[in-house]
Order: sequence, then C-alpha cells, then structure tokens
Amino acid sequence: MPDNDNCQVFHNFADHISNSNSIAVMEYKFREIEKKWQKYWEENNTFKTYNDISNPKKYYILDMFPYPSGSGLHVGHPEGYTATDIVARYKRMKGYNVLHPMGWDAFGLPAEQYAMETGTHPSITTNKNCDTFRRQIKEIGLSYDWAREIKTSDPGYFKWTQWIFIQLFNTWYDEKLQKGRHINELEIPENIKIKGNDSVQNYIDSKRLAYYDDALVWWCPSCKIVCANEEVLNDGSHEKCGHPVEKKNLKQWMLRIPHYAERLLTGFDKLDWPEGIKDQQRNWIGKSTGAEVKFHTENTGDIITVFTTRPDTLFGATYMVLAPEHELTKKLTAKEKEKEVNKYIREASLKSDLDRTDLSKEKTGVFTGSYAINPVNNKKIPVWIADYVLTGYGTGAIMAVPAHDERDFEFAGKFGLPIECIMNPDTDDPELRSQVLDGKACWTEDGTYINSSDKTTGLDINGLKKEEGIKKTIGWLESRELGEAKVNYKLRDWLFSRQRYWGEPFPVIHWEDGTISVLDESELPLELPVLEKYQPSESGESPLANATEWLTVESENGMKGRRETNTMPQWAGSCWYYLRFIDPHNDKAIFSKEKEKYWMPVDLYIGGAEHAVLHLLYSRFWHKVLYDLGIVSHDEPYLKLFNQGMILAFAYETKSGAKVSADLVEEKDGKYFNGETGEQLTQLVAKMSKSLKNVVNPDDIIQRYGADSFRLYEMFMGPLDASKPWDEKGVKGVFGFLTKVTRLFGDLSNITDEPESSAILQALHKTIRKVENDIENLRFNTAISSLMIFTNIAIKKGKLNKETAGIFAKILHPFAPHLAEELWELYGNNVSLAYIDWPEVNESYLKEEIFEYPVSFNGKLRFKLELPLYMHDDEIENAVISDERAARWLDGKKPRKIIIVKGRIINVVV
RNA sequence: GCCCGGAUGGUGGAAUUGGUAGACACGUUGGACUUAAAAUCCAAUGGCCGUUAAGGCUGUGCGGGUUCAAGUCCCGCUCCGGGUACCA
Repeated sequence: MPDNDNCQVFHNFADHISNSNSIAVMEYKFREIEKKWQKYWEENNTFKTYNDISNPKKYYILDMFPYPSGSGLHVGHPEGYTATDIVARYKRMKGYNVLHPMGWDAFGLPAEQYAMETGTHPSITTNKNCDTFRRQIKEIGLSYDWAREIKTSDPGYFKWTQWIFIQLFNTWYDEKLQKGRHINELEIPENIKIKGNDSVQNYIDSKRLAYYDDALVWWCPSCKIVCANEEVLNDGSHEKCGHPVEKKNLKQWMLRIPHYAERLLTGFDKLDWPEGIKDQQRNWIGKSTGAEVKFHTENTGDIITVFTTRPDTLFGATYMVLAPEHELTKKLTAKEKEKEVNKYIREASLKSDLDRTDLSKEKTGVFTGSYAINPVNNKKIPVWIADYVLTGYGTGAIMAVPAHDERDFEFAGKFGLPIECIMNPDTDDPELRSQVLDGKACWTEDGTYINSSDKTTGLDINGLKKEEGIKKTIGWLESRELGEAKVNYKLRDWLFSRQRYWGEPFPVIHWEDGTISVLDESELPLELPVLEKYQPSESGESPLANATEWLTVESENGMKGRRETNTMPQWAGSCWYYLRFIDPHNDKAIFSKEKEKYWMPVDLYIGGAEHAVLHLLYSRFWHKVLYDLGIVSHDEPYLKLFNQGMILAFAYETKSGAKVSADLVEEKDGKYFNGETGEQLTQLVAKMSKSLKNVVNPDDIIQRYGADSFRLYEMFMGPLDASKPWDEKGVKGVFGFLTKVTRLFGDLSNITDEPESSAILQALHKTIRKVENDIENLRFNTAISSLMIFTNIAIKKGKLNKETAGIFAKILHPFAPHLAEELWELYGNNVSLAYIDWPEVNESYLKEEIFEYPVSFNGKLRFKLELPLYMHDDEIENAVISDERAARWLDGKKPRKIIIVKGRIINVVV
C-alpha cells in the first residue's frame, strides 16, 4: 500500500486542483471516476464475450498469462496488458467480436518452496497470489472477460492437460506423411511380430511421442530436480536457482519434439512474428543438411557412421574422432592403448559440460590405435577419441578434415596429424592462398577442388566448386551405399518430468510386471494428494513418493501398480491455455469444436521475449500434434506475435556497491545523494529486481495519479518493443495531459452547438487517422502524442462543438477508458463507450490547398515559401527564382536544376 | 566466435520509410498569478558564432561512399544490449 509521504502530498494536491477551479468545471477526480467505471463495467458485464459465431469479424487477442508470484505485479507486467487492452477496446469499437481473456500459470516452484518452509498447501498460497494479481489488474481498468479466467492448477483445467498428455502418449509420427497419427494406426513390421509380444510392445513404445526411458539428464542438486536442456544456462547453471547442474542417468518422461522440427521451421512462413524470434527458434532447432557416411574399420569389421555437412571434403579427411561416450570406443581400442583410452574416457565423464566447453578451449584427445578406411580413396586413417565431439549430436562421430574445418585444424595441429588441402581457396590474398595450399591455414569457404579424385573408387570432383562437389559426392556415396544425404537437427527430445509436488500429476501407472499404462479419460483428473510434508525425498524422487495411499493402485485382476511420482514441468499448462479460454467451463470436452474453429488462431499474442524459444516452441509443437489428430483446426496457434520490451528502472549504489532504495535518493545538480546519509551515489539503469531495490509497484502509481495516467505512461514511454527505464517524472506529464483534457472537455460551458471550425475539424480528423493507424501498428507512444497535440490545439481554441468533444472521447477511450467514459456520459450518453462505433475519418476535411514549401539550395534549407498545391512545376520554379530571398543563394547564376517534390520540398541546384 | 537488436538534445523519445532532424513529453531558465510556496498559465530551450537583430556555421556513435537531397541506402569500424556456443 502507498503509505509514504509523497502520497499524502499528492492527495492534497489533487484536492487542491478541485478547489481552485470551483466554477462549472468537471474536476479530474481520478479515484472517484475510476472506481465508478470499474464498478459499472463489472456490474454490466461490459466485457463479457459471447460466442456469437454469426459475427464473421472475430479478434482473439491474448497476453502471455503470468505466474502469480508472491510479490504481486510490478510495472513490467502491465506494459503488454495495456497494449493488448488498447487494441481490444479499439477492435470492439471497430465491430469485432473480441476475445480477450486472462488467467494464471499457477503451478510453479515458489509456492512449493513456501510450502516446504511453512507447511502451507501451495494451492492456498497460489490462490492468495492470484487474488492479488486479479485485484491489481482490475484496478488498471483492463477489459478482460473475467468469466473466462483459468488457472492451470485447477483440476478442471489440468484434467485436460493430462488428457493431452495421453494423446501424446498415444501418438506416433508417420515420417512418410509427415504427420502424427494415433498409435492404433501404427503398422508393426513382420520381423518384429515374429519376435513376440514383448517385441511388439517395445516397438510401439519406441514410436510414441511421449515415452519413459533412461536418459542422461541435467540434475540440479540444489533444487533436487531435473532440468530440460533449455533450462540450463550456458555457464552450466540452473536458470531458476543459479546452482551448477550435473549429468545423471535417470528414467524420465520425454517428448519426441524433433519429429516436428521440419514443420516447426516451415510453419514460420505464414506467421507474422518478429524476425529475431523466428531466428532464435531456427537456431534452436538447428537444421543442417549434409550426409551420413560409413567408414569401415580396418580390422574389427565395424562401421563408423559420421554426419557431415561437407561430404565434398572426404578427400581431405585424414583422421576420425569418436565422442568418448560412443558405443564403439571400447571395441576399437587397441590392447596397448587401453589404459590411456580408459583414463581419458573416465576423465571426460567426470568433467562437467562447463569444463568440456568453456574452460577447455585447448583440445584434448587420445588415439585408439585403430584405423578406418576412407571410402573415397581407401586410405587408412587413424581413429581418435576426443571430447570436442559430442555424443548428443549427429552420430557422435566425425570425419576430420583439418584443412577445411577450424576445430579439426586446431586438433590436428596439436597432435601432429596430417593436414591435406583439397581446395584452392577463393581468395585475393596470395599469402593466405599459399598457406592454405601448404596446410598451414584452414579454409572453410568456397574454392576449387584439387587432389580430389581417385581412379580405383571412381570419384573425381577436381575443378568443381563447393555446391556441385557436395551434390556429386553424395550421389557417388548413395550409388555405392556408402552413405546418404541427411538432415540433422540440434533440437533434442524434450525432458518432460520434474521431481516436484506442485505440478500436474502424470496420468500414468507403472505396473509390477514392468508395463506402463495411462489412465482412462473417465479417471481424469488425477488430483494431487494432500501431504504433510513437501520436501523432496532423499532419493531425489518427488514428494509424491511419500503419499503412500495415493501412490499404490491395484488392477481388477490383482496386479499391483504404482503411480508416476514425477509431475509435469510448468510449460505443460502454458502450452495450450489459449485453447481453454475458448470454452473454459466445458467439462465434457477440452473445448467445443465449433467454438475452436470460430476463435482460433490467436490473432495477436503479446508477451516478453524471454519466452522466444521455450514456451513458444513447445506450444507450437503441441498445437501441431493436436492439429494432426484433428483436435484443432489450424496448425499454428499464434498468427501475430509481438514482444514488449523490458521496463528497466534506475538503481542507485554507493561507492562500495551497496544498493540504496530509490525513494531515499535525492537529486542535486544532476548528482545523486542518499537523503539520509548524504553519501554520493551512482545511478544505474537496470532490470527491476529486489536485490537492486528498484522495483516499482503499480499500486503506488495508481493511488497517486490514477489508472488512466498509469496506462498512458506505460505506453507513452517509448515504442512497445524497446526496453526503457521507468521514470516517475514521466507520469506527471501524462497526468498533466489528462488534467488539461478534463478542464477543457469536462467543462460543458466549453462545449457548444455552434458549427465546428474547419481548422479544428482538420486537426481532429488528422488525429483520428493517426491514432487509428498507430493502434493498428502498435505504436501507442505516437498515438498518445497526437492526442496531446490535438488537445493543445483545442485548448487554444477554447470552445468546441459537441460532436468534436464526443469524437475526442471516443479516440481517447482505448488509452484512458475511465476518463473517456466519464466525458461520454457528461455529453448525455447513457451507454458505455465500449461498443460505440469508432469515428470515421472524413477525408474532405483533410484536403489542404496551400503548402509551405521548404526551399533548399544545394540541399541546405534557406527559406520557406507558401504555394498552392495545384500549382504547376514551371510556375513553382518561377515563384522560387523570383523570390527576393533566392537572389542571395543564386548569386547571379542560373540554377542548374530545380527539384520539386509536390507537397514536400523544393531543392535548387546551383 | 556466430546470429539478432540498438546508438538521435540535459532526459524518455519523434521523423509519413530517401525529402523541413529534434514532434510530444520531462527537465531547466525567465515571466505572470500568490503574502509565500505548491499548482496553473505564458515564453525560451541541440551546440557554436553574432552586443541586439538579421543571419551564418555545425549537428543523428566513428570513417568513407551513392544521391539534387542521407538519421534513413551501400562499404568499413567502435561501443552497448539480447540470444547462442567445439552442432561436424
């Protein structure tokens, strides 16, 4: 609550304004106005959305729903919410049926942490936090349809999250059709059938999109939880707690998202998303095209398959490298090398990924003592083991071409392996060329092949360039069954379970015979048991392992089973929440098909860029699966995506680095001091955080300036997608604007029935057009500025026509809805502005006949000249030359050329 | 290293996508009102030169270029932010 002194000052100030203008002026009593209209909207269900399928104009506008944390909203949240609210209100006025819901991503670690400390059930904490968030959001005057509010931790909701999991479990991916299909439609190959039931079962399980298996996973010892690859930061720490993670082999639920890699890439074509986000996802998916090549080992009769993007450089492959974890390492190690190799493998396994990547820029490796045969020239090449080759990518083995790959070059240099140049580089630098040809430098770009033919194998690409070389080599490999064209993706299976209590339980039973089954739809939702203690068990299992009664089940025929103790990660609920908003109370189905078809896809989705990869990629994946199964009607969920920028704040620190709360800081002559101690401070601009003591709470601002000012400032600060620092001084500016608006438009003695002046009409219609245009393009800062410009013009004029005032209230409404409603009512209307038609621009008011041309000489502006717009070019030329001010710049000469851009500029070239 | 953004007055930011750089707002300064302060209103406000005025020069991170005209396009850098990292 705002209980500081400033608040008091402002209270008085606001009252004072009212007193000082006691005549017929509507005072800007923002608290009263805002309370009144929020109550009105609520009581009249103003923003309830009806599934009016007969209206073909629908608009689904969605915010990324928040995790309701204990600290409540900070001013960063409502930035996106205000933006979507403006668009939602605007679209309603434009006649759209608007779906604009809000809900809570309510499962999550903090509530569980709190439960561990206090024993309070996470649902209690969560509900309390949701109440706070809801109250705060309502006080901003956002036009959500609260009847559609959802919460991912609600059994009525997660019943369907569990249901989707069952769909994933029962789906396999048909590579031929590039489509997910029901597991019943999976054909079992004859050679599997012959081996019996277990084999068939294994085969089926190996095809499911959701599977339970041993996996080398990231484990956070501090949180006692596994993390998805994406949740591990590049310094090897857990993104949630910052502690270093370890590798562990654990049985976990995994989702085969890589099957959808290609479709996740091609899906972008029809999406209006920021290119940067698409790029980030493309990077994450990491598609690379190349070939798989088989190398026979010299003695053991094994085949080492490698993936390479440069099959054309096979002639330059002078050695091979296996990852330490590769299945053939043991077998290929010669007797005399065993000790050395085993030691290397052991050391590599102990190294964290942090050591293997960041710290060890210096490459390490060990020779196995074995050789493989290069298929293009039958040359014997040594097989090494090195940890710069990763198990998880490609085949875990590479062919090394040191002359044309930086990493191989470095490794070969260190271990004295041969470097054979097979490409005359495309370079103008003779020094570099000779170095490359001598194997003293590495060349990875294009060039012309040399030393790339062999009579016995019949492959010859000498003289070709990279593109043809790759093509020809792949053709050669395929014709001899030595390899094939291949596409590889970085994207891995998604680790989908967590050792937590506060998440969706898996609808899964592990039977004592080792089989797994999923619950029947009729048994959903599987709810969480109430526990005494929420501590994870010492074994690293989730707290659910302690819920004995809940845990054990018995089948009809007496077989014992145990429920899954893991729960789903937080992503699960947010993967599909946009679908539930369509039909949130449906307990018969996930949603009605008809409604889904009407509302989907989401037309505009706004949220933070921090979800660029994880949430958005996962969510698109699930959606595509649901699409394949015929559950949803479009294969992409979010048509247009926009990322709001981060709101930063000033933070202050002392010389020693101690942070000082912003409200203790005093400014003098551009320098900052601690108001209590007088110590000089440095100002920083940084992300809002508790540790920096620079978190700004919207409650405070709303209490002092009102929700309309708050909304306006959030939008006026700058472009929506930019990061920008919160500066309270700016709130004063927009507050001043609303005060001026009230004084002019809120005073009926200023509103007349006289016909409006053409100057005002022109300004007004220009403003309508600008505001409309800016809303459509999410440029709210300039829209607000144009409203200010119009107000300034109108104030100069003093008196306005009633219609003008009404139109102004309409275009102000999306931005400052409370004040706009109040004005609208003042003008004698008794219906809310929410569904009033947006005013139309009357072009005839906008026509200008005279334009003040800027006249430049050689590009430099010298003077301005008013000329009619209909004037012909030669007349304009005459007018310019004969202007007395021109003589000075012409200097007696004839202009060489005069450039005239109608309605823009005149430039005289001398 | 690679991939994306970004750099404009004292500050947040505008600039119709090549056509008057600095809209709008904050701040500052001066003035009006007031016993006074707050608030409000009016005026000025990129820098430099010019006593005033008229006016001029200069100016969008840096260096080149294209163009009648560049904050905007091209080439080469610097710095800041985000993502990613031995991905074969």
